[in-house]
This record gives sequence, C-alpha cells and structure tokens, in this order.
Amino acid sequence: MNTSNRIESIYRLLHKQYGPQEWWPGDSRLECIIGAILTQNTSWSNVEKAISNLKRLNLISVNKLNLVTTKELAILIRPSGYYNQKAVKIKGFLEFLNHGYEGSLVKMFDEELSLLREKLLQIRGIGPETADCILLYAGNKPIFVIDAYTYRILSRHGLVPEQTNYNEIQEIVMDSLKQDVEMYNEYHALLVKVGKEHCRKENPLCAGCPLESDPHTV
DNA sequence: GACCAGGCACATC
DNA sequence: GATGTGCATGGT
Repeated sequence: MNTSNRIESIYRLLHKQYGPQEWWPGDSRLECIIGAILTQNTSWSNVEKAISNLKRLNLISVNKLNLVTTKELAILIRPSGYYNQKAVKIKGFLEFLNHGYEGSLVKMFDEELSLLREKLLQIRGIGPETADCILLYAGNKPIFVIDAYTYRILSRHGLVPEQTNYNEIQEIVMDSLKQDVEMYNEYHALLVKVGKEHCRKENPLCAGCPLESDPHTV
C-alpha cells in the first residue's frame, strides 16, 4: 500500500476504533483561539484550568479582554505554563484582530485562507500549528493541523521521512486526503487521542496501539 | 526528582 | 541551515 492509501486507511481505522471526537473542546471561536495558544507545549488539563479562570470572570470576549492588562491576563492563565509569554501572544492576536478587522472574528475569517494564514503567522507567538488550529477549529477552514503526535505517529509508521518540516508533512497529508473540513478536524483529533494513549515519547514501541498491525519502524 | 505535555522565537555556530 | 536554549505549570 502506498503512503497516501495508508494515511487514508489509518483515518478509517481510528475513526472506527474511537468514533467522532467532536473537537475543538470549547464554547466559542474565541475560546478555541485562546485554547490554541495556551496549549502550546502544554497538556490540555492545564489549559482547562486557565480557561476556567477566564470563564469564571466572563472574560472570553474580545471587548472584555481588550480591557485586561497583559499582566492581569498572565496571572489568570498561569496554570497553563509559560504564562508571561502566552499573555503577550493573546494580546498580540487581539491587537491583530482589532486593527485589521475591527475586532470582528467574522471579518477576520472572511479573509482568503492562504492570505489569512500568512497574516496569522506574522503575529509573534503564532507559529504554523497554532495558526492552523485557529483556521481549522475556530474558522472551519480546510487546513490540516500537524502537531507533535501527528509527526511522531506518521514517522514511526514510516509515512514521512525523518527531518521533514511542518509544511512538507502538511503537504503529504493533505495530498493524501480529499479536502474535507470535518474529516481534517476529526483526523487530527483522533491522532492526538491515539497519540496520548499509545504514542508518547516514553513509549517508543507504542504498546497497545490499534495501528500496531501496521508495523512500526521503530 | 526527572520527565513530559496538542510550540515558538531567538541566539549561536 | 541545523542545533541549542528559555519559557513554566501540573501530572505521572
């Protein structure tokens, strides 16, 4: 089976095994964007604590967050780690939104996909994964998110060469799949799910992985 | 106490 | 262009 077919079949297998994941966990697009920034190199359970602090004060709103200082925001998101940097990143996104789109997510997501992606990448602290999470999960745009689990799973199965960069992996995956926002959403969520359970760093043999019939290269 | 988690920017060679 | 380092909390 070639690489494209295997990438497709892994999706079907995971979907059958785990069912729909219904990501992104969050009540609004803004919450989703904040979560995308807060989860950088951080476990989701810590992100939840930070988001619940913001929710408790009803701060998941562009207008409300505009009124909070970076320092105040940092204290609230402290449980998510790297809180000083992440507060600056959230403020940087808000500034981008305020100046470019009058604070309107509707206007922002009205922008053409590849142009918006380029613009998001220019915000300090928004890299390719965060930008793509924002586009796919908050904006429902057809872009596949590559994260550490995606890379680890694909490379352990020999589906991407070692030392493949973000854009190259994204190209390989997207060229293997039909363009489908719902499926991109589910597939990435499924990769994180199976990754958390079986494909962690400290488990290089991926014990118990439902993909184990598909031989690992490591 | 060590290691890891749904990254990213920046310095240095 | 690759490789190293700081950022930081909370769970295992």
